[in-house]
Amino acid sequence: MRDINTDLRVVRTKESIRHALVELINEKGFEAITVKDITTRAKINRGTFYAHYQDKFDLMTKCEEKIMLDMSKITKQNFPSVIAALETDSQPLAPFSLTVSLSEYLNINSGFMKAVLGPKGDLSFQTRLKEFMWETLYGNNPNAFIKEENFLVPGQYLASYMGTAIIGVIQQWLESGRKESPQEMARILTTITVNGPYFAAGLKK
Amino acid sequence: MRDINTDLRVVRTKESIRHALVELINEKGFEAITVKDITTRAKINRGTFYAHYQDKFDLMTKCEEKIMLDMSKITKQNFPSVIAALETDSQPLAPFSLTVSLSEYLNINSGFMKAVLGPKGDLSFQTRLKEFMWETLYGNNPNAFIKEENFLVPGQYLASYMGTAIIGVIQQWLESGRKESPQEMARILTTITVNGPYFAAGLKK
DNA sequence: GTAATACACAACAGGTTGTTTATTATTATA
DNA sequence: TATAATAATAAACAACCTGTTGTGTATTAC
Repeated sequence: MRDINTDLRVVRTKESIRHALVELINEKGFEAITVKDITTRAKINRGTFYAHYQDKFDLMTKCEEKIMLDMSKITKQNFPSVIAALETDSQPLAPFSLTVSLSEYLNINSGFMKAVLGPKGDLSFQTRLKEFMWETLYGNNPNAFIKEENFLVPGQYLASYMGTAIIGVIQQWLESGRKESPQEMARILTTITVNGPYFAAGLKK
Repeated sequence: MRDINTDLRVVRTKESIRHALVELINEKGFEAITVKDITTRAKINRGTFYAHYQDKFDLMTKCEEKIMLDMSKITKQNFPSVIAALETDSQPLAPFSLTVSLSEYLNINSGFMKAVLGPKGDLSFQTRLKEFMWETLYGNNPNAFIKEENFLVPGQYLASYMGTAIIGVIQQWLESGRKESPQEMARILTTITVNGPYFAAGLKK
């Protein structure tokens, strides 16, 4: 019995496929990429690609699933502190340590993240990530944004607002070359989302 | 001398092409659409398509340019009040009337807008629209978000935050069937972006 | 060392692309 | 309304990409 996932040939092949994918997305956008592009760049036979993935969408999905799984794991690692934050809740916000951890993860995987979140990236992934962000950072908190009747604004719009806004800030960070540290990004995300743009602009004390 | 833009055959053909495009984006997403799909759906010859557009990207770009041009016109129509708001400025915000006008425009063109802004839509358009939104609603105001030194958060992140957040709320509105009136959406957009999510959630007075 | 198997190579039919041709149908205009 | 202009059609074309398959070779795990 042999394990596909540890065979050095498979590992090497998949690595060069993923590497080629990221390069090509940054160059010409996911849409314009052909399987032939990928295999040429990865220096593998086209048939080999189809031995591992159904098509370029399958490849993309599997790469994205890995990212989402990693981020879920990070969230679960922070779960004790999330629970603590919820029970003593006054702030409808995920613990700062979680935001830092996620920022650090994005920083490490910035190659792929920049590609898929950039203007030539994958829209469906952004939609999924948006939902994940909302769920992770705000959705679990029963004391926060769930009391629909109190809302000045329908809850669905608040959720969309928060989700897309966070993605927007992350996109900008990745696009502009990650000049801020993950810790600083976590602070920016917290400041801007919790207090609103007026406060973040220094116009309100 | 005959005018291409008024020849009924041309008008009819282009209309059915655009109509087919919107339908197909909603069904299978822009990426999966072929020129053959479009021409079959529009019930025209494939050669006719290429007489008007280079490819599906060219078609998409021209449809999008029309939208952006319309929105620019609406903004310019509101320009007197924008100027007035800037000169007596205390709020880094476009006049409410402009937000209402833009919401109304989105409502009228909701077929196309829902398609291109939806999860199967066009990412590059969203990027451009985001920039347009920021420029239109906030970017022109010299008294607002431009004084970089005052920022608790770097200005570029504030801009990204506002731009993507607005798009996010609009997306949610289109996706969930436009239950709110354009006027109500304008109010929601104003409340949520100016005062921040805490206030909008009724958690801060 | 040896068996397992991932990979390369090559060929295949089927589909899309973008272009071009001759022909037909529709339109604008005098 | 007659007629000249021209948009749309049908059909064919090479070029390309797709997804699959079969054979032989090279690499790997055990």
